Amino acid sequence: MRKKDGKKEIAIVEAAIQVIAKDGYHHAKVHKIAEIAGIAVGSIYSYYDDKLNILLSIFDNVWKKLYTDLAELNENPGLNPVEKLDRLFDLIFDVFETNQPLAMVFVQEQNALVRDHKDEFTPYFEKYIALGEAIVSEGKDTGVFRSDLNISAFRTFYLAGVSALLHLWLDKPEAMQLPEIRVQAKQYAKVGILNSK
Amino acid sequence: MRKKDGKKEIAIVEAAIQVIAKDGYHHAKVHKIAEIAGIAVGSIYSYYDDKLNILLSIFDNVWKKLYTDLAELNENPGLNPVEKLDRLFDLIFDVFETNQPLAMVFVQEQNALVRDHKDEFTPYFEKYIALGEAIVSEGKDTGVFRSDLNISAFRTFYLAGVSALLHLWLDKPEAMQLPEIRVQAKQYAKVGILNSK
Amino acid sequence: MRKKDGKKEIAIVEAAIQVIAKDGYHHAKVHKIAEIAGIAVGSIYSYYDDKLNILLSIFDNVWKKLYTDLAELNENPGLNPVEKLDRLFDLIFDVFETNQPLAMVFVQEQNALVRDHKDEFTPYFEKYIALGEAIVSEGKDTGVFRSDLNISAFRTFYLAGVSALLHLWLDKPEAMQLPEIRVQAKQYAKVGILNSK
Amino acid sequence: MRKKDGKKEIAIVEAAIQVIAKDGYHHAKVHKIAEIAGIAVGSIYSYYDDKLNILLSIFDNVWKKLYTDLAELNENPGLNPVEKLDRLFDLIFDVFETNQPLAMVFVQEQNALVRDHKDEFTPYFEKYIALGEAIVSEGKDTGVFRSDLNISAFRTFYLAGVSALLHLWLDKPEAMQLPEIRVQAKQYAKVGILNSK
DNA sequence: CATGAATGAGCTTTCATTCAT
DNA sequence: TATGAATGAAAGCTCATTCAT
Repeated sequence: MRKKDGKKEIAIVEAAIQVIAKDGYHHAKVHKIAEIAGIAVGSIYSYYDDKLNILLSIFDNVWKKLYTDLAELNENPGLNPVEKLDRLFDLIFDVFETNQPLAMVFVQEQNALVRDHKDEFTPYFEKYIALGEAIVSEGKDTGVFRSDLNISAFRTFYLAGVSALLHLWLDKPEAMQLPEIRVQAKQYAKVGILNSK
Repeated sequence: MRKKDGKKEIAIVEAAIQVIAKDGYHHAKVHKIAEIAGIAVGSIYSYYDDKLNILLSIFDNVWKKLYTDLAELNENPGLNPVEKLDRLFDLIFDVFETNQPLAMVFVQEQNALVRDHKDEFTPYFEKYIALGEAIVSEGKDTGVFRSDLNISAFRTFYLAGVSALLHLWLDKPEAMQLPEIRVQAKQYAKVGILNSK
Repeated sequence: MRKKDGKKEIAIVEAAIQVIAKDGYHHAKVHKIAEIAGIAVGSIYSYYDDKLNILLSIFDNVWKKLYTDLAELNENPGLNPVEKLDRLFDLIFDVFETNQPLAMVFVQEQNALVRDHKDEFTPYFEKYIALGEAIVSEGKDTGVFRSDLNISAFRTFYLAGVSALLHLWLDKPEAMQLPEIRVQAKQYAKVGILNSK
Repeated sequence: MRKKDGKKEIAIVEAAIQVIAKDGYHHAKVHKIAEIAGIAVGSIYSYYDDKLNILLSIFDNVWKKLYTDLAELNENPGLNPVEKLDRLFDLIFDVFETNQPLAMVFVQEQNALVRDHKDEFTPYFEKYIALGEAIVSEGKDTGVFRSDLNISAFRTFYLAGVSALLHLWLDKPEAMQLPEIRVQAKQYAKVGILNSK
């Protein structure tokens, strides 16, 4: 039972993001989430089946938004694959730039969650991956991207890289500005690190 | 009396790697580790202070080897920065290629472990990072790498990328060969994905 | 929701007194305490931090009562030091006369508990001692008690003596009546055992 | 199997006294005893059946000596009951004056040990009690002691009192000299605390 | 729907004792 | 006899979940 939209649901998810960001999912206590959400423990179970489903819901929200935005972007006929890839990176940074705790949860919990609960994980993730790979594929087909590019490996590599950069930024936000990181990430993808001159 | 050779200690670590790779650290039961190691639970505690220290020890072994090998490689005067970076990637793949469960543990647990036990984490990790950054820095100084390269961001990005590729491979070893993945990863780093022609 | 009245807390302490009286603190199992209290193990931990704190709480209750009663008695201007000392003995016997298991715990566990957890031990104990010594001191000052009386040694001696008599009584309640023991104890203190005639 | 007289046995017992005095019997670790005794853990079990029997042996030694000395003293026809009682007190203080850790063990562990292992406790204890009571009884018969004296209560009271004084002394040896304590204890017994003049 | 007291399965760790050498 | 590595039963405590109110 995953309900949506109510004030309480949102309060629970937001509280959960805070607590999980700080303590990690396994150490996150349901009591603490309830306390921060300003409700009783028992009430959480009126909105979510269990602790796990709160986390699944967080990732559902994130991937749903990422997928929706990417789909919309992809509809834009005026963009070539390189520009699309550029925007794809931006979309990710945009989502997390204004919500650091959410970024932390995303970065820390996705792997284990997919490992342990593949079947329950949000379908938007798969859809997002497919769409992303389609964009890259289009780039290969039109000759913008290298013909020997392994699409699956590529998206894995860059998604993890971006995630790690987010993590780096979260760890010491003052050490490196996010705009700077965006630029770097995009360059890695496109031209690598060799000096072209 | 029975003498302590290193046999038990190794058996424990290997059993732990198996169990943690499969279930994740938090779900890994000490009893199960003991059972697989073929010893009694209590024996584990004469080799390791607690469950946590087994995991820390695993990472200590890995980073110690990675650091040592990288240091040796770095001593080789016949290698330029690009070649060193190439070998650096190889070293990582080499370590995990023959030990998939270890790779799994590495990929799945490092983040949370560093987050929760920064102070107890192996010092070889920091030394490895420093050495890796030094190599990249050398490449910048000699003009082989782009002058606007952010070293810290770069190593974060690529380490995570490689780790994710390992994960991808572990998930479906038959879908993509490791040699293929190596080539891709190295190319990402050097020339990006754009078609140079 | 079910409201916390004091019922459970009392049930836990009473069960603990029974079990500890019988098995001693170290052999007292938390499960057994819970079972006798008629609740689940976990419930104990919402009333007490741990097993130790149950014991500390028992002594807090006892010394709080002993101190409060002694303080009240001491306020009575109509009593001289000898009478006060007499009543002081009575207060102790009164507390334990109706609660043999409590007496057992008191007699058996106080020493080790103070040794191992001096800092957490109830402050009422110190206050009680101070007040008791004040009464004896008053007796010395007014010339009723011997002038060479070492107050600290005296209260140590007699407190232990009374405690031991309680123990003797608990061991074989039928062998010696408590009233008889009271009389003896008081006489020891005042006139010793020599035949005054 | 309780053996005697060998160097190792003595080393074990002495080590045990130290450790138990410091940590209490339940927290005393057999490994630590072995370490201090300068032997291997396993060797302890060649001399004592188990940890419990080491403690029982300590008390056997103590009560055997106390009983033997008291018996010898009692044989002396030149002593009247008051003098015998005086010497009885001295014997106790003498044993512990030169061995504080032993005093600590005596004071802290006797009660619980008798409670939990009455049947295995040294027979010298009972014999000692009987002899002590005989001396007091003699005093009653000859009219030196009060005729209404309850012998059993008396010895319980004073033994505990003396034990507690030892404890007080052990806690802060510098605060009160043992000779001073001896005098006080003897006076309590004989003339109480009232000012006779 | 909301509450929060109550539940109890399940886990890590300890340490007296054993026994192969 | 001596050794000390190995054993494994046993117990305190946690915390997600339930359900009486």
